[in-house]
Amino acid sequence: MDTEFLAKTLLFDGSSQEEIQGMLDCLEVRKQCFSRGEIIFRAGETTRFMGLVLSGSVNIELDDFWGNKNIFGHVTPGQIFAETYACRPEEPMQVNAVADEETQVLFLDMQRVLHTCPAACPQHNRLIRSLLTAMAQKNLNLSQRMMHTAPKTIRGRLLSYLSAEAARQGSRTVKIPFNRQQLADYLSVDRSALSGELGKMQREGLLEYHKNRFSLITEEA
Amino acid sequence: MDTEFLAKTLLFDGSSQEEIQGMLDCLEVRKQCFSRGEIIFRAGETTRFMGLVLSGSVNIELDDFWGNKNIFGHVTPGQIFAETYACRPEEPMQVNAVADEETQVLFLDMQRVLHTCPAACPQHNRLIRSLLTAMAQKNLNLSQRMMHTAPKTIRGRLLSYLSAEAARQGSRTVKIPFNRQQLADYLSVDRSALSGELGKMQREGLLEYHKNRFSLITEEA
DNA sequence: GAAAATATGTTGTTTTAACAACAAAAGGAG
DNA sequence: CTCCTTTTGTTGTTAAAACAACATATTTTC
Repeated sequence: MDTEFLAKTLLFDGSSQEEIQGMLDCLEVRKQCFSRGEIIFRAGETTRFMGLVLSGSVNIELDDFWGNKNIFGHVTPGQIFAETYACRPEEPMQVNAVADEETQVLFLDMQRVLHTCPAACPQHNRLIRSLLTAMAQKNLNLSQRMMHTAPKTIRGRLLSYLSAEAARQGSRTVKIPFNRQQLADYLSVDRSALSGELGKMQREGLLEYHKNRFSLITEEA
Repeated sequence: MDTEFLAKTLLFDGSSQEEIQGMLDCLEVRKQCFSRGEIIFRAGETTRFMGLVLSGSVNIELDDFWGNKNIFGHVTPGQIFAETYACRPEEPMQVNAVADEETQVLFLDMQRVLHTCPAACPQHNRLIRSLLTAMAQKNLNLSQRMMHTAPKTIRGRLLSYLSAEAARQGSRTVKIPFNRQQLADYLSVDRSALSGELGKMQREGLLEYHKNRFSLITEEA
């Protein structure tokens, strides 16, 4: 069941398909489908389970008292989510996990991940180490977003985000995984103000864009 | 060497002092002192080491292009820092770790933490699990700060932060670990504007404060 | 305890983003 | 293709924060 796909994920990297199948049995995983907009985990709940996206994608969202929606992350196939809360099953979740499209999720019980056959199977230790790496990466992503929301102006945030993306994708031209509203949420700004600032920056020759494709313009002498 | 203190930290929780001493030898830790303002890790560098604060405290700071300083975290004795980067030693650090006062730090080589005697010593697995829990907690802290910087107004951010602190400390009256500038940095706002808003809120009877001690006022019928 | 350094509060001005309401464009379904 | 839905862009108004410059208070140092 999905072992071929799982073997390519960071979490199970380095394990053979047989080993993975063995672990899946031992971990008693369960698979579930969600349609666009369906809530996978709801703020306020607690959970022992972490999710692994098999297909589709998941948004991590925060809704505040006043109904403003804030996107904290976008989880794509092979990536995990809610592992933080699964590690601290007494902490109520502060965010919602919502299917962004038709999505298949594999749920893993963190108690089993951490405590079953600790010495017996060597893959188990590898799994835990992968989890650690994944959490480190997630940490970096959170920090990154914080960096991008640190500037006080919309322009500053856009430049911070887009130049980081350009560096990461190794090109002046980047395709971003957000539409305008989502980008506004990610940067914690108003959508229409974001649109306005983008237009202004284009007129000033700082960048060009079409849909979700952006080109940063570097001034030549 | 410090085993009594370490036995009380989250990282070494559940291990006896003898076991800890054994691990310290096996991990080849090193101890170092820093004075207030000294940079422990500098943005742009990479590291295999994580830090554990033995005494004093450490601020995690981001300086942007324009010299604005942004405090991402405050690390107190028993807590660890830079473990994220130590887990991903190829990633250049995006932040500085700076001693906030006279500070003693224990450095642990993450390579050794993760890869030495994986099956041999049982404490090792416990250590890794503690690390995982610690990283989960850190993740929550990052998310928390994001929550507090999500509101668009200074007042909203203050209320978000202070009421969360009140809930955490279980009291209407909270003592916060920041001075005004640090609080402003944590909430990503201008210090003088923060001062102004605090004064206004006090005049409106929402809260009272003196120095870094704040009392939230709940309206009675 | 005086002097210097640091931290906090105050005020007025300028810049900027939020907000609201609408127009235009793009995308999908029948 | 046409209607309907969703997304994106535009404009003007209002509210708020940044910024700068300074006054006051508190802490540290000698």
